[in-house]
Amino acid sequence: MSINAYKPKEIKSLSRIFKILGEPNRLKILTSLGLECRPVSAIVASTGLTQTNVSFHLRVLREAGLVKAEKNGSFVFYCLPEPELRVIIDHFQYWNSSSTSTKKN
Amino acid sequence: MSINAYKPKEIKSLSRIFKILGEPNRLKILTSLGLECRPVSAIVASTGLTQTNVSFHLRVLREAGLVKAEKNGSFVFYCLPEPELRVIIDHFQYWNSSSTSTKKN
DNA sequence: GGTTTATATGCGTTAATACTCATGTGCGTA
DNA sequence: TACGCACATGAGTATTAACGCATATAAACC
Repeated sequence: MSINAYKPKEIKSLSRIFKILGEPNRLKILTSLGLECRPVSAIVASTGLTQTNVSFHLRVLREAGLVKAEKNGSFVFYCLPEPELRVIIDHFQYWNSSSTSTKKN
Repeated sequence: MSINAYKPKEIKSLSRIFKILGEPNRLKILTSLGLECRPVSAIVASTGLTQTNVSFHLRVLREAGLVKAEKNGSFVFYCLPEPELRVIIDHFQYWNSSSTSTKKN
């Protein structure tokens, strides 16, 4: 395994994504989504957050390209652009759940 | 691919890790480490951050179990506890670098 | 055209946190 | 014991960002 240093741009870009995922409600919203797009009201219902708050976070996710928005009449449907992100997050979660039990000092 | 919802505890625990990695200097410090432990002064030198700042971030990383500290005389050596975390971060970065070119609005 | 529904946004407040400066602690060495 | 080096930490400050409220926009329906 090679440990090669990250370039400043990579650090900046990658940390921006981690910061976005680091907000619990945002992660909740994102992980509640699949590839099938759902209207905001459904996200509000399933997360229990206020509409304002969901809209606020969806904007952040959208502007980062982490979710995709599709207008349909007066509805706006949100979903993951591609499954990859969710797969990686799942990997992270798997690592997290197994490493916490092996935690050292 | 199955999209199963995350439990509140998983969201909390996972977002905490993402938040930690979401700080650019912290990510910089973490990705500058390998499995071979290095003293704080070396981290300070390679990152260009102040000693106080590095210590501040190392504490956060250490308390989260993301880095391991080994005392040796008046030195404290820091390194990754296991290579897994770095591998996952690398996956993330790979996804990030390839998805930005394919970015949809 | 007016009303309801779905979502977005501007503003003000509050809480979290990254940072610096100064100082503390602990180990090694003269 | 006294001094120097490596690192940690407490206090204070400033920036950021999440949240709620009120309101705006925009589409659907009467």
